[in-house]
Amino acid sequence: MSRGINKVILIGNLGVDPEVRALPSGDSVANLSLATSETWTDKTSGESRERTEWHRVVLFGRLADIAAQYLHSGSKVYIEGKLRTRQYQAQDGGERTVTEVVVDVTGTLQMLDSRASGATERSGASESPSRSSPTTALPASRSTPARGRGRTNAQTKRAPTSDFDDAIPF
Amino acid sequence: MSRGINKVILIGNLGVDPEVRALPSGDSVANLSLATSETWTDKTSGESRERTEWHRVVLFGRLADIAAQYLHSGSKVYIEGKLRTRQYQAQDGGERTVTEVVVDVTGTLQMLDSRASGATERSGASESPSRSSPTTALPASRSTPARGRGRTNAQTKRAPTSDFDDAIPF
Amino acid sequence: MSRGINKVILIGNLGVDPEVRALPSGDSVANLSLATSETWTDKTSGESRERTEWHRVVLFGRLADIAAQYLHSGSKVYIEGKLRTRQYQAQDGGERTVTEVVVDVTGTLQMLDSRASGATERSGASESPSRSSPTTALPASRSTPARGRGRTNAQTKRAPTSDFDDAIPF
Amino acid sequence: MSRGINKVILIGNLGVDPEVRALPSGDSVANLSLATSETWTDKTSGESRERTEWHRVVLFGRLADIAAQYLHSGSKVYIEGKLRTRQYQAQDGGERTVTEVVVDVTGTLQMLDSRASGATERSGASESPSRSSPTTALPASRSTPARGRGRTNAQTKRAPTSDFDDAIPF
DNA sequence: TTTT
DNA sequence: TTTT
Repeated sequence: MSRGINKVILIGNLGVDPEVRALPSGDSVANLSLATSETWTDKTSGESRERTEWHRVVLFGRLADIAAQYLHSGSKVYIEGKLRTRQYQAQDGGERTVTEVVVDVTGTLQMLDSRASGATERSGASESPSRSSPTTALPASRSTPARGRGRTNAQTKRAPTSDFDDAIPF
Repeated sequence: MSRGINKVILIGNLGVDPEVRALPSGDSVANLSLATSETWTDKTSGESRERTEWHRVVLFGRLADIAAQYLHSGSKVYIEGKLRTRQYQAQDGGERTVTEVVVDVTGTLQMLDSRASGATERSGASESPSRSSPTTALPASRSTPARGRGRTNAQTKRAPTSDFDDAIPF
Repeated sequence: MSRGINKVILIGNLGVDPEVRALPSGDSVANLSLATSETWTDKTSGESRERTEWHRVVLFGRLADIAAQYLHSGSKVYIEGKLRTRQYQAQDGGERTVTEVVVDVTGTLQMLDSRASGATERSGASESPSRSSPTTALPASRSTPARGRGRTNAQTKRAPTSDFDDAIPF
Repeated sequence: MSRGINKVILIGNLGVDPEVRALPSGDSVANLSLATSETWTDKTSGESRERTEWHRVVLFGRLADIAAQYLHSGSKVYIEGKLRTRQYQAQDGGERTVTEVVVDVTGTLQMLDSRASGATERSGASESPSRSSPTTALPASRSTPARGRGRTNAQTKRAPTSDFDDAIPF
């Protein structure tokens, strides 16, 4: 139950590969850096302008696993989640605030790229009764990205995440 | 035109009266602090839990004027806007980052309280051809809040906004 | 899983009390008739115009029970669901088509009226582990509407639904 | 201004080429048939099931022109519009009802396919000050579809629309 | 009628 | 840092 509605809908492209790590519980968490951009014509100068907005997106559980496997820098995705602002300790000892788009069991992730295009996943989807029973949509292997684009560091995607808990959130 | 979708939908209550100020151009800007909350039952302890999320909402132009006039602490509103993260100078000289929900000409504000309930405004609505021609939905006077609740500081709502540009964004 | 996004978001008022019936399985189904309206100024005549749109909303399971208990003609609600168009047999023997907004386990219902205001329910909410274990948010009794407004026919709300399967869908 | 919220968000693929016609005013109207689908596993049989939903989408003005030029059967699009149910005269003389997703000045169309991917258009976008001043995003020629896929009837896409007003709406 |  |  909730009081109020807190909903974010994004369509954009990843600026980097997903950063994925495992929680102590064994569940996965994935962080995405997602770009949306606007272009407009400046009223006075008549020049074309563009502004790119970068969104921090956090995926949990099954969606984090899907992100780890199928998403990479450049991937276009549809995201439905909610806003969460939290405090964290900065390296200078001070407290900082960051706002993220959290995609949990109530959210949605859909890949919009060519081939993979169109597969929406909901964390709480009934067709995935247990985490120990991966569906065809979520094969166990993480080592084969959906669209390689010549990337050779697929395996290292999860390696450097040990420093993901550091003070700087991204 | 834009590349991607950047959309936020909120329903929540204001935690304080809107903070409204005038831009050099004469246009108004209003800042809202909007709460949404979730309650859930902790899986392990079985206890009821609640988390309140506070959202910074920024309204421009006509919507800022409407906020100034009709909204106050406790007001329930529907908001449709977009995420914008920007940097600002903190008082300690360092740079800070804040994420806001911006409601501009493409967004929506709707008051959901009893009497005022249901009036949606879009900044770019065609029935408001010019700022100098207020509609009946936007009477010129700012001094009478829609639901007084005994508030006597209606006029002061715009007064203390001179320091709104300060380093601390809220 | 799904291919594509099919999402409807409505805020409006019920035009009549919910029509609720039980499925053979024992689950409830509730039908709402929900109004949204637009007003605009005619460009040529300058006259003020209004158009009211009536939406057929179908709720299942726990949300249907909540509708039965708490909603009535005039209630303001937030609805998140999906479009479904289906065929049915008209009384003249011909086939007709109707489009509804279906609010199932992936959807949301939130009451926006004064007192009850703000309670959002998701059908698949984890705090409601089983249908046989009603939560405090969903007391078993259906006889006490949240806001009586002097209504005395609370019990009859489910009575006349026997003809709900008829050819005319509303 | 409006009372209530009436919003539809769709991501899906066109089942046929857009049907485009000109209004007496000279403005364009485009009709899309858009598919979204869900797949799930039947709880009892364990079988995989799929249901495809077909949406009638109506675009006006500039968005209709864009649809005429750039969209075709198979195109994937993001749509933001509103529900409108209207009556029309059937060929048997009876009255029928149809529900459509109307994308007008307040709505959004974004093409999600490979190359064209990501270009969102809002009907009322300020960068298009007049219909007589087509932007680069909307070149005057209608004869060259963005992605030909060997289609040879590009020119005929607008030809057969003379019967678009017929009793059967699609 | 689309898509996977 | 993405995309066009």
